[in-house]
Amino acid sequence: MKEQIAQLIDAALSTLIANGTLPADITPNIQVENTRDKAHGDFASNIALTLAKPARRNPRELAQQLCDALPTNGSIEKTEIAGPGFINFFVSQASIFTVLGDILEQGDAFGRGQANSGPRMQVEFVSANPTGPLHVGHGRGAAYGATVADLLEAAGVEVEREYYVNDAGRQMNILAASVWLRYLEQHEQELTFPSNGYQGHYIRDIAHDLVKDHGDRFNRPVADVVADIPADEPAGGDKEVHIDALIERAQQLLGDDYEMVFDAGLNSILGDIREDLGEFGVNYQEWFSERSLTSSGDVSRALEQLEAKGYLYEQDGNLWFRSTDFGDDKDRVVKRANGQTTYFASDIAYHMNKFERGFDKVVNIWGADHHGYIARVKAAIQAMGYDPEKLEVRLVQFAILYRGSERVQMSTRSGSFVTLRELRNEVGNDACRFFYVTRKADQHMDFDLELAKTESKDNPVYYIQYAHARVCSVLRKLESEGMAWDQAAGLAAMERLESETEKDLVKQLAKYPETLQHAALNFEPHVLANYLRDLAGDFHTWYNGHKLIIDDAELRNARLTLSVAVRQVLANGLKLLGVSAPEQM
RNA sequence: GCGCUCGUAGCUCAACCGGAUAGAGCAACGGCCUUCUAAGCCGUAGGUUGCAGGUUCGAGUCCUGCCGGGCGUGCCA
Repeated sequence: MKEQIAQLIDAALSTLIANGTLPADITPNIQVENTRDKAHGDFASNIALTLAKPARRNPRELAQQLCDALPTNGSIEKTEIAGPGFINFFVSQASIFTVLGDILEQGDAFGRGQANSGPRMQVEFVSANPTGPLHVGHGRGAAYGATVADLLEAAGVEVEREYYVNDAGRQMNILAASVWLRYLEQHEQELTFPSNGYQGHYIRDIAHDLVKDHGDRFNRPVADVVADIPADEPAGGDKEVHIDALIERAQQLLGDDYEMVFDAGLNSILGDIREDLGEFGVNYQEWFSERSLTSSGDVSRALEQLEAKGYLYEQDGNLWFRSTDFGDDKDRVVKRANGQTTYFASDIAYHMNKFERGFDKVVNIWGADHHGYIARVKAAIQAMGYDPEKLEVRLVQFAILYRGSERVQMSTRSGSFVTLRELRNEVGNDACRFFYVTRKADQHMDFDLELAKTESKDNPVYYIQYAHARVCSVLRKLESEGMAWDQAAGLAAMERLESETEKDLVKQLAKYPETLQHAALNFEPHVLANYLRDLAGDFHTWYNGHKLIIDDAELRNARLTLSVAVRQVLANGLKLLGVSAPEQM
């Protein structure tokens, strides 16, 4: 409908240009909006206001001329000039209601664009270090990323979902050392666990499995392990130096077996993360290994590329990337004096790799604490000759958990963080998925556990699901009364739906496709969440004032048709949010 | 200090590319079940959009300054 009106305006503009009322060199940007106030009709355009200045005309007068020049169209009942020069369009009942037929005909596909008709995009999200279970902060990134990816796909974009596995680097070595030390404890060796090691109980579980699968293969005398290791922090030393020495010792004593211990930790935790996400309805096409960037030579190749273009220089023995040439605050080290490449070097290689895979757009969903990295990564992309605009970085703020009005304290140091799995078990996947995306991602959010758990109207998830279940319930009731819903008869009797609430409801349904598009292209799932809440509200309002199972067959079928259309759109929307649409509650 | 970001009803948040009288929910108060699920509906009340300027037909939205919160600012990962 919006499209149609825009075309009518375009035609009117051409007419006015042809007869000399408007200059030929204007570049109109035709906007048609949903009206906020019913008194303003169904749709409105501000075209006369935006053209008033370049056309050097009074906006209301111009609006009138545009109206006069509008081609006649059966769907438009009347137009009005209002306010400073808006053109309001009043659409006929019949053409508003045609959307019901579209919904029922298209079913699950209603609102979706043509599959893979758009660009190819990659969405990378969560990508938490595999050093422990996911916590509630990762949960928001997971829900947000999964929904953004699903929305894009629904909008016709070809989407690849990817998890970047940080399976290299010091943190992973600390993990391996932690596993190994717990393993030694399983062999009844007494040792003091490093303060900077991973304290979680899951480390013991991994060590236990290691004993089960490999017996004492990795066992070494503790005396050899701790010999000449610098003191830990509680003993007056430096915890970083202490743990690094332990890692080095583990590598010495285990030789080639070190990698087995390392992989045992990595695979166990990664397996847990996959399972966790899978249960949360979050799935990936690709789990991309950071280590593979080194073995494939991408890291050295990326650095060579930058070198060849003259963006690298040596200073103090380190190799620097001149990112300041591309707007970064300071230059960055890519290779240390000891020959080790930095994490940033891997990032450069990773993004080079992404762009070489030919995506039209690369979307990174990062925790908000990473926002300082955007400039340097974009700088690297640009330096390698790619368009930095093709990288879209979306930041997700952390969620603060509340139990009622009480804040749930979390700290990684004390190990008292709430895991995503615990949250899902307590609150349920549906409420989790919904709550996480109901607020703008770059906004801090308060996640109230008590509210998410309540099964009442206070909880928007149940409110929406209940609307869906209500329609199902009516259809069951209908059947038990020995009646059936006749879709064709319903569609043929649309003119019987004459109340204002019915029209509101249908107009809300008609907004679904554009809402979906908007939510997808702007990476804003909350728009869809809010839309569904509004739709459910409109439905409940209508339902409360209108009986569906009535003797008047024509009216009954018309109302049932509307109900089923609402159910369809609710189901489509909930599916995209990863929330179930129950048939009864 | 510098950079990014946010500031909207008592609370949690919306507001489509700059549009008309800034909207929901919760909390508060008052109503509605012999009727398809009351997990619902209706109504009342609640605002100088942090402050001060600027841009224009029009600003919560764009620009400048200030105030306040968050994050970043490692040869860490």
